Amino acid sequence: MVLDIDTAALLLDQLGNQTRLRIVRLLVRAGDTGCPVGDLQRAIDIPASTLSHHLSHLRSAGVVWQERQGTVLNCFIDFEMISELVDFLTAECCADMSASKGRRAATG
Amino acid sequence: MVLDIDTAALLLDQLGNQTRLRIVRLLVRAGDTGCPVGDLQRAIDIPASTLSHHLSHLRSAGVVWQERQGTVLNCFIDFEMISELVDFLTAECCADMSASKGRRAATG
DNA sequence: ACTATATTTCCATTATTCTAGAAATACCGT
DNA sequence: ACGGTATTTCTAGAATAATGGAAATATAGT
Repeated sequence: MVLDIDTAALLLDQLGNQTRLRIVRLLVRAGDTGCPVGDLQRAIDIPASTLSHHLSHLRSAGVVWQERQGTVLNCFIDFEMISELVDFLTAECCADMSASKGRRAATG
Repeated sequence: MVLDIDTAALLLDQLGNQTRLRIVRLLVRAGDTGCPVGDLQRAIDIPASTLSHHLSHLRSAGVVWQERQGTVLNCFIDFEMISELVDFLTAECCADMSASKGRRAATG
């Protein structure tokens, strides 16, 4: 499945913020283990409320989900979502290309 | 080459706007032929000045470049840039993964 | 119930981005 | 030089996003 353009724009917009992209990177590296909000906060060093807002954006964009584990809220990346964004960009970049224009058929 | 995180954030931010993403899509489809600003304007149906601002953003993000052809300004996508963004996202998503965690090694 | 830790929600402020009319600039043909 | 089309820059208002302190909520242990 490839995202429609508006969903892609929303996702790109959410990722297009230094703080949020850092969060995402940390979560990607945390993998299936996930990462507690508090750890993110210490790693990124921003106020809890600010972080919470960013996480909420990422959650509503569907790229992050959370699971409470006792007193701690564990955060996870939705790899599928990132992958779909890659698919969108790839489709935009290469699909029409190879058919009609022929530039950049293979990655240089 | 893979973008550094701040450059990636900048690029994602620029693409994360419905209007700009539409511009990008049109330019991708235009390929090496390019597309005049005026054609973009008619296709997207927004005021010229607004379009010009968006183009200027895309230009400074390095994803669009222009070439005057007589009275018309022709716009082109820098496919390399899109490709590098894809590489960034892929690296973020999969590189560390396959090594340490093992989820999503292959695209589902 | 009380305390401690974790996180969010509420709220207000500041900062950034979007939008677009009007004026300016660029190029071409005559 | 002038007139026409193409596009940008100037300018400013409106909309949206980011930020963070304080209060509220959630969970766990005692």
